[in-house]
Amino acid sequence: MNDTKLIDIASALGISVTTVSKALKGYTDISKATRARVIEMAETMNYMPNSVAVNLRTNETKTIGVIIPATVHHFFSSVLNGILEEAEKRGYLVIILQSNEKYELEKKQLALLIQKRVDGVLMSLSNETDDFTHINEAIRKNTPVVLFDKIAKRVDCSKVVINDAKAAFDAVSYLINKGYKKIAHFRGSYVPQNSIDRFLGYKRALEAHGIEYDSKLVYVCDNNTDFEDGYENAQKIMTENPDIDAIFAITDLVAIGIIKYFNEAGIKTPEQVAVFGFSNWFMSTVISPKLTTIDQPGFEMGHQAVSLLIDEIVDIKEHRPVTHQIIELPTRIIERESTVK
Amino acid sequence: MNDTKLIDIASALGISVTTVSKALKGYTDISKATRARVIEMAETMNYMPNSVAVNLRTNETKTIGVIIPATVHHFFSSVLNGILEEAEKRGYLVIILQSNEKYELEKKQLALLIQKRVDGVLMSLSNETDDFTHINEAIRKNTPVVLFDKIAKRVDCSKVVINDAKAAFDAVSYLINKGYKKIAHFRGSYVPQNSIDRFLGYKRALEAHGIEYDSKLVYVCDNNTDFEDGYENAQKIMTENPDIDAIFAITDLVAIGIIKYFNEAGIKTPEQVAVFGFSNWFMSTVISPKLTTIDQPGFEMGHQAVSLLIDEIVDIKEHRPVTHQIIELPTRIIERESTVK
DNA sequence: TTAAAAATCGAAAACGTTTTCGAAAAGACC
DNA sequence: GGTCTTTTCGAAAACGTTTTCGATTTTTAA
Repeated sequence: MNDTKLIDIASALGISVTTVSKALKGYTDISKATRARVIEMAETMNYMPNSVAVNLRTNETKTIGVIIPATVHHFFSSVLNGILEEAEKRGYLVIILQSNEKYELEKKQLALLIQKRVDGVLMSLSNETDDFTHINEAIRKNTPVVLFDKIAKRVDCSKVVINDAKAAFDAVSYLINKGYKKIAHFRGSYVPQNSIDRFLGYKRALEAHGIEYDSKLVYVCDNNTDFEDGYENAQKIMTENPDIDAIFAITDLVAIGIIKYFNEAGIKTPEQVAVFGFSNWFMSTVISPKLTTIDQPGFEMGHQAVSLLIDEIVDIKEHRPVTHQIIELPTRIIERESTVK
Repeated sequence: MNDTKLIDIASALGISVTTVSKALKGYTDISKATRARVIEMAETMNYMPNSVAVNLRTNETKTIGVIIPATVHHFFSSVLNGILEEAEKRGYLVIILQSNEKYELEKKQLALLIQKRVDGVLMSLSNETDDFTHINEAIRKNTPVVLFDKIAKRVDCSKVVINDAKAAFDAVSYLINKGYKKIAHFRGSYVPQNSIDRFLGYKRALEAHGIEYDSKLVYVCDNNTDFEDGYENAQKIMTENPDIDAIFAITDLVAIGIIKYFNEAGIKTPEQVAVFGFSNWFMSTVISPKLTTIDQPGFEMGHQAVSLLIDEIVDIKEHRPVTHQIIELPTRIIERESTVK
């Protein structure tokens, strides 16, 4: 009910709040004897410092904000786990916000976090975001920002990413080396960097192996909440380009939509058409055939992002020069049934 | 860089901070004229109140804490979405913590949230939790708590739940009515209320339909991170009790493990053994055959829980008597392929 | 013109800490 | 015993608001 405060301990002991505060914080100008008395009294009175008062005085909240573009399903769930674990380890709390892929909301939420005095923010950009002044503004105001996964190359801050272009290149090269010749790509929408990069990786892999790029073989799947998009485009491509023998999908979700349709339409995977996903979501082992995909280390990404952010927070606090790092996490191909005949 | 504060506006205008504060907050004892000047100056100086100072003065943080037992995968992901959406709508921020099904961690995290002065906390209990003094303590200290999904009946607070026993009863009754006769149950561990209730619903449904309960037909699946548990127990039951014709699983995850094994072992679902899940996770439509399950409205649960909590927070603030409510959300059977021959 | 009422503002306390700086007490040394 | 150093403590300011209450000015009423 009534929290005990420093002054309660002080008056119970007949000393000043200053002494109590110092004793609790281990200042050396308090005698062993009184320190012991203070600590004991704090224990018995069940003292817990009022964080808000501490925050005001010290000008730090030990809290970081996280802005995620999409629902916490799938990939972001892993990232969030990594974030929560590392933040807890380093003594920070985490405030989560979802921008639902809306630029305006993302902007508003970032402002809100700054107003709430979070010590730093982690963000993955919305699909709409192509103006970055809100982020630069935050950094200018001394609130460090670390971008992860869906980043903007033009913003000067630390980032943790995978090499989407390389991962896509590897995936498509794998398919080519397996003997697939007419490989389609189900890409994402046009703004997000990783959608662009994966497409570029696809294109370069074709060119690197002497296969001519055909824009008619790329379909856009910009709905990332269910697998309908993959399903419908699979149906479409099989009427428009029935002679393809593989599809490289931008996400596992899209890939699953494809396989769903193939299973229902009696199209054999991978015999007639192979399918390659991206992210290694949990459900990629649930579908039959199990999905070949790219492992995207979400948990590790969350870990690293928090680590980078907190390092920067303390650098700023101690007036050290901040250095921005870009961490590129390795991906690897997980070969399963959907591409091996 | 340097945030503008009340005093900056005040000295720019040659008035006192009191007047500035009042003008911005719409106090009526400030003239229209000065109020307009203040508001304009606040705009041009880009004033944003320091939340920490406000928190200290007003003794509220407009923040709620959420403790979730498991990783944010699957069901809790939906709940979290509901929580975030409703909290944002009502102007509250959300701090997320994961107890990883550990009682000690849950206890520590609750204490941390209280120390951070959150206005209230939402929690779903860990599997280990069978002592509730930490929760009662929080409530006694005037931090309202509302429990959701994994609750404790003995704690006096608002709750939002589904009727696990009834849902399980309905599920098993459905199977019986479909003509299944020897129905096994893959249950969860022994402590959590919903594990107990689902088991009870299973048992009562059998008895209500004149089928003798056989404890040999219930298997324990207490690993809820992957589907290995369901897989292995499916293997086991088919050697120990090969004549069963249906399994009611405590979660979709377990059910998927079962179906995985059946698919690999050539056991036809539902022809030889039907499978019934629980929760209606996303992947229940990914597996083949698609899983019959109970729809558990996670998003709605998050919504209601936040609503209840914030109502209680304002009741406490305005010194109204608080009334605890228990909201029971409806569930329904989602019939898919795994139970219809 | 004057007294009363209304409108407008500001000083100061408060929220609960942390930290600087000076003062008092104790110990060391001759 | 007197001086100097070290140890131990506390007063007070500060963090940036909100809000009470009184003071001053302006308006109204007679």
